[in-house]
Amino acid sequence: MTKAEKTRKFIVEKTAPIFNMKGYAGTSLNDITAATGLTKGSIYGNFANKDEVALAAFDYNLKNVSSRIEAEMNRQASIKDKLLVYIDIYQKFMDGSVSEGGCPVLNTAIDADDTHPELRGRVLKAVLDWKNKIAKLVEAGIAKKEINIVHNPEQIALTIIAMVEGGIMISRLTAKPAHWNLIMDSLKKYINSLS
Amino acid sequence: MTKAEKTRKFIVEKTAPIFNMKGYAGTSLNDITAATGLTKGSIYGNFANKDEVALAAFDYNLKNVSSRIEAEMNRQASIKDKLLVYIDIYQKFMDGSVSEGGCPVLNTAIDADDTHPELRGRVLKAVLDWKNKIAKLVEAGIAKKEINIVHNPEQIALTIIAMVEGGIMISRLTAKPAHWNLIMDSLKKYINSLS
DNA sequence: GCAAATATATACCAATCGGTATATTTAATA
DNA sequence: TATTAAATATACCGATTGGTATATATTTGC
Repeated sequence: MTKAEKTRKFIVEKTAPIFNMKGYAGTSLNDITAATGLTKGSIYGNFANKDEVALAAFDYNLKNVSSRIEAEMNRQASIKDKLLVYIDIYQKFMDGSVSEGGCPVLNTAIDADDTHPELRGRVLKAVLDWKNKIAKLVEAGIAKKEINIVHNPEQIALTIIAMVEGGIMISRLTAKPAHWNLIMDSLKKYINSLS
Repeated sequence: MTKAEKTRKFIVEKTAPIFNMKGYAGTSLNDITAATGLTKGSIYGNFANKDEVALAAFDYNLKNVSSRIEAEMNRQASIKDKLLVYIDIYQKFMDGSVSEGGCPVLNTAIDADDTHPELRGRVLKAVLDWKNKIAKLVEAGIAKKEINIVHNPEQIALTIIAMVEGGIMISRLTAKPAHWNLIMDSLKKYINSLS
């Protein structure tokens, strides 16, 4: 890894939580230089513009979350236990221990949907990939007779994502873990009802 | 209504959708003057600063949504039908016919939760009020034996809000009404299962 | 219709915005 | 270690940011 690659990575790691918290418009180049201790020259020597930093930061935040989910899912045997992984993982990064500022998918979707087409495109892909991943899990569950065939995999996927993201919005806002737990209890019941 | 009150109202009406779409940091005073056709002098003659406009815009957006919900709820007799109102109403303002840019509660919660304490406080109150409103409906439903007593009103309230807001995030991002319909179908089943 | 009060427009402010040309330093290579 | 290439810092750019003092219209009450 060359020096510039290291610096690029360093910039992304330091700014990713800022973009996640403040959003694209809310994050200034001054924020970026302050967080990294670097100067504008150094930032613009490694990135063409602010957009590129924001896009790289989103990719970093997304990978951070999805790689943890994938790792945890691989530890689970049954389809249902794999689906239940979202509940535990998101709880962990709700408290800031994984991704400061909440879920990057939710944050960036709201931040960019009416303002930043390129960023919006990345989140869109992330959500569709996520939906497809869950839908395939459900299909596998149906094949294994773990999940009843009457269920629509896409609907289940969308419902799980909606409950997780809606739950994150509420519990980050109210700062009440109990709220998260109640919503996730409903999600657990929903997943368990799929048999 | 004095001239200044009219102007104040006019400014709020014209800027509310912009704040809802672009967020607090993303909305500039230039946006405000452009949307209203007024000058800075006129804006600052009616508001102390940008914060006051943003707060008034949120209040306006919120009232816009909640008054429509209340009106529609009053038309429904059963508790379940009242709960189902959220599905239809939010569908209407998903397409922009009610509130441009999506749900102001969701948008402002994500926009302000790490950046703007005062705005955050308003959304927090809005979510807690919403939660309490649903919880009381559920309690009334239990009293009327329309809803089974085993259910936790607060949990039901939080679950409904999470599904609605998560559903809005997804379907506004993917721009697929089918996604909204699938999630809302899950919500209908959930509400109907409360008996 | 006239005066006082109110509301809006003009012109400006310092600070910050994203971005760049160039100088200087640091790292890679021979 | 000397030379070259790459990376970072400095100093600057015009434009825009939120905000204000003051002048000019426009209402309002008499």
